[in-house]
Amino acid sequence: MPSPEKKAHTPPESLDPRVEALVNELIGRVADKWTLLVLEALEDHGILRFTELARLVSGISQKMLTQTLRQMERDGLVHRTVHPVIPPKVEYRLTELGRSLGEAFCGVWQWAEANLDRVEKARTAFDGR
Amino acid sequence: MPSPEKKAHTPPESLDPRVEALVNELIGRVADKWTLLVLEALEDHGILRFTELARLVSGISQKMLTQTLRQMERDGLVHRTVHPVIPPKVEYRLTELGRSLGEAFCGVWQWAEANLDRVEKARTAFDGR
DNA sequence: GGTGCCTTCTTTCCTTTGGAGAGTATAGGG
DNA sequence: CCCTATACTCTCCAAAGGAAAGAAGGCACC
Repeated sequence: MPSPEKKAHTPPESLDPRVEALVNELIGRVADKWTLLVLEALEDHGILRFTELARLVSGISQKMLTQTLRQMERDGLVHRTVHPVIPPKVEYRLTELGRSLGEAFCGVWQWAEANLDRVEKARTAFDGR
Repeated sequence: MPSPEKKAHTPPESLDPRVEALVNELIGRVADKWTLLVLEALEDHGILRFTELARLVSGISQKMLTQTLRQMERDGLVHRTVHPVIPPKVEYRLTELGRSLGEAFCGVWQWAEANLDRVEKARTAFDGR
């Protein structure tokens, strides 16, 4: 890891290798399968409890859901509200930052919907060789 | 992969669950750390050879680079050109589909650049509790 | 002829990550 | 007194991923 020095402002192209490395690290963390699916679920439903999330994000294990939510909370993407009652009740919702990330990913979901058949055809053609 | 769930229910406000499942699967495959970084490298540099990609995508192992490129080629995102010379020369470039995916991810990169400091501040605040 | 080189994978071995399922704490209901 | 419901937490095992050596095969050098 390079030491985080402060340096001059860089144009939007961002040729600064340190910024690029940080962006790559952030991309690597945010472009996680489970993070995306949790983000999608919270975007669609607003406020969700732990078990509701576990049901919506089909295939996720409890361990990964906990871990993903902790990470997203640490990154400031989700807000966690604990109601001190028995049985425990915890609610998750996106922060403003999380919602903005969801909007940024909007184009990717649209791409996936629009190009599903093209990807499937490419796979069939590739496998048939 | 777990067995695909069948639901006869068709909510009017959302898509066909089969389409949604396929989109989720595609998202899960495309939203891979290495896929994104390879996509970024090819977007920025156009045509790249194997070793050039390995150098640009810092941290990737040869196995993962090969695997990621095969997968992207299978999905129709990358075109692979083999020049039958010695020593071997293989060039990789994005297909039109790959470029369109890169454009779809453009918003995510902009988000990452724009919100780097916000994420870092959120992490510091979270860790300092 | 033999040796080593060059490049793009491929294979082997080992560490890390992720999944399945049981365990934990707590209070109210039966 | 035990069962249930909830949000984790822990343990064990399988799968994914990283490091490094090997394969292939014409070519230059000795």
